[in-house]
Amino acid sequence: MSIDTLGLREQKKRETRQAISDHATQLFLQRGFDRTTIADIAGAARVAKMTVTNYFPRKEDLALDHHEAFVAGLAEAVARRPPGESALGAVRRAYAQALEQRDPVIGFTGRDFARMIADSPTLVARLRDLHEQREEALARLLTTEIDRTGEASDETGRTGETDPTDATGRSSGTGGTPPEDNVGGEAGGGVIVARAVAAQLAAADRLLFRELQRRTLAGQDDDEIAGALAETARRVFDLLEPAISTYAVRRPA
Amino acid sequence: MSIDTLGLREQKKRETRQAISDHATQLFLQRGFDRTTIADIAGAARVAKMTVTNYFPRKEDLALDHHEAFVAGLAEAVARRPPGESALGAVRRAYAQALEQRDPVIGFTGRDFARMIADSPTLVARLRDLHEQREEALARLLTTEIDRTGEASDETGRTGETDPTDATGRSSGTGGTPPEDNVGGEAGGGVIVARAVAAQLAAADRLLFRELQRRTLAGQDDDEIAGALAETARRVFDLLEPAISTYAVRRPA
DNA sequence: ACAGATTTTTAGGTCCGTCCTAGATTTAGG
DNA sequence: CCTAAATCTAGGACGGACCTAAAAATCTGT
Repeated sequence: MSIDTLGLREQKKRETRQAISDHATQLFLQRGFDRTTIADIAGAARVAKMTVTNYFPRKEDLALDHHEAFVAGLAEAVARRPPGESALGAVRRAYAQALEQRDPVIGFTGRDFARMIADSPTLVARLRDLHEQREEALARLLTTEIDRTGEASDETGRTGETDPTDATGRSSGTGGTPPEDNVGGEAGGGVIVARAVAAQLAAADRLLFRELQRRTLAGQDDDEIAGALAETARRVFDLLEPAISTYAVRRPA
Repeated sequence: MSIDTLGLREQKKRETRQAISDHATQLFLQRGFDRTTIADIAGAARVAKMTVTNYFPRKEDLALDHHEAFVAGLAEAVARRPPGESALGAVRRAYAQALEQRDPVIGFTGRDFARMIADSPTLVARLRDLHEQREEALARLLTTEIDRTGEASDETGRTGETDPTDATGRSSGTGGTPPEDNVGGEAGGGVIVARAVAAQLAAADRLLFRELQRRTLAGQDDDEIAGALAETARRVFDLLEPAISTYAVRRPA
C-alpha cells in the first residue's frame, strides 16, 4: 500500500495496460475497429487474450478509455461554478474553455480517431451510452442540490410541494439497481425539473459534440473548427437561456 | 404483384414471421432476453436458426419490432400540426393524446415488457438508438422546413444568412452514408437552430419515456401513470416554452 | 533470504450471435 | 407442367464474452 514507491507489481500492471492500449489504438487506426480482433491485439502486445479482456472487459473500452473523466465532466463543471453563476452559465463557460484547449472531451479527437468511431456501430453505441451517463451524472448533481440548498427557481414557481425524499440517481442504463429506489412512487415536483434541465443541457452537449465530430470528419483543422463551434455554441446556449438561465444559480457565499 | 390476393408466398411469409415473433416474445417474457437464444426461438417456432435471422437480422429486432413507427412518430406529429401551432405545441399535444390512448410508443408496454428491456443492456442500447433516430427524423423535418417555408422565428433573429444547400439528415448511427453530405462545411445558421430545437424536443421525449418506464417498473397501473405523467409533461414542456414556443409555427393557410 | 500467501497471467474450452455458402424446397407465371 | 425465382434449410466459420484450473510472478512476515 505504499504510495510513493508504488510497488513493482503495480508498476508492471500499468505498463502492461499501457502496452495493450497502445497496440490496440495503433491497430484500430490502421485497420479499423471491427476488422481488428482481440487476438490480434493480444498477439501484438505479446500477452494472452484473457489478459486483454482482463484489463478491458469490453472491446470498446480499448478505444474509448478514460471514460470516467468524460462521464463526470459535465456534472463537475456545474459543481464548480462560482457564486452567481447558473448551471447553464457553467456549462457554457466550460464549453468555451474546452474549445480553447482543444479538449478531446468535447470531440477534438483527430480525424482518424473520429473516423474509427464513426465507422463502427459498436463504438457509436458505446459513445451514446457514455453521453447518457454524462447526463445522468448531471441530473444526479442537480437533484441533490435541490435537497441541500432548497433549490427553487422562478420558472416553475410551485416547486414548494417538493417532498425531498429522493436524491439518488436513476438506475444506470446497463448496470442497474434491481431493488427499485423508493423514489419511484411520486417524485417531488422539483426532481423532474432538475432532470429536465439536465436533459436540456446534455442535449446541447451532445449536439455540439456531433457538430464538432462532423467537421472533424470533413477534414477541417482544429482552429477552423474551434472558431465555428464557438459561434454554434453561442446559438445553442442562447436558445436555452430564456428557459433555464435562472435555474440553479449558486447563491453568493 | 397482385394487391388484393396477396399471393400464397406472401401470406406464408407473414405467418412465419408472426409465428417467430410470437414465440420469441413469449420466451423473452418468460426467461428474459439474454437467457433466450436464437436457437430456442427457432426450435419453438419449428424453423431453422437461419430463418429467424433472415426475418430479424438482429436479435433485438425480435423484441423491439415495429420500430419504424416509433422512429417516425415524433417527426410526423410535428409534420401534421395545424396552422398556428408550433413544433413544441405539436409535440405537447401529441404526447397528451398518446397518454390518453395508453400508446405503447411513449412507454405503455406493460410491466413484464418493461422489465425485459431494463434487464437487458442490449435492449437498452437498442432503445437508445431508436430514440436517437427519432430525434434525427425530427431534425430532418425541421431542417427541410427551413428551405421550404423560409422558417425564421424571432428567437435567434439572424437566420437570414442561411444558405439552404442542405436538407439531408445526418448519417445514421449504424448504417451511415459514407460520403459525407456536402453540408458539413459550414451549415447555415438556421440549420443549427433547427437541430437544437429537435434536440430539446427529443430530450423531453426521452425524459418522459424514462419517467413512464420507471413508474411502470414500480408497478403503478396505467391510469395512475397517465395521471402523473400528464402533470410531469406539463412541467417539462412548460420549461421549454420560453425557449422555443415561437419556433416553426405553421403559418395560417 | 526464504516460504507461504496473494495476485496476475495463461491456456484451454464453452456459449452465443452474426455471417456465409450450397443445396433443397416451394411458389409464381407462362 | 415446367422453368425461374424466391425462400428455407443445414452446416460451419468467426469473433466476443465468459469460465475454470493451473502456472508464474510478486508481495509479506519471519
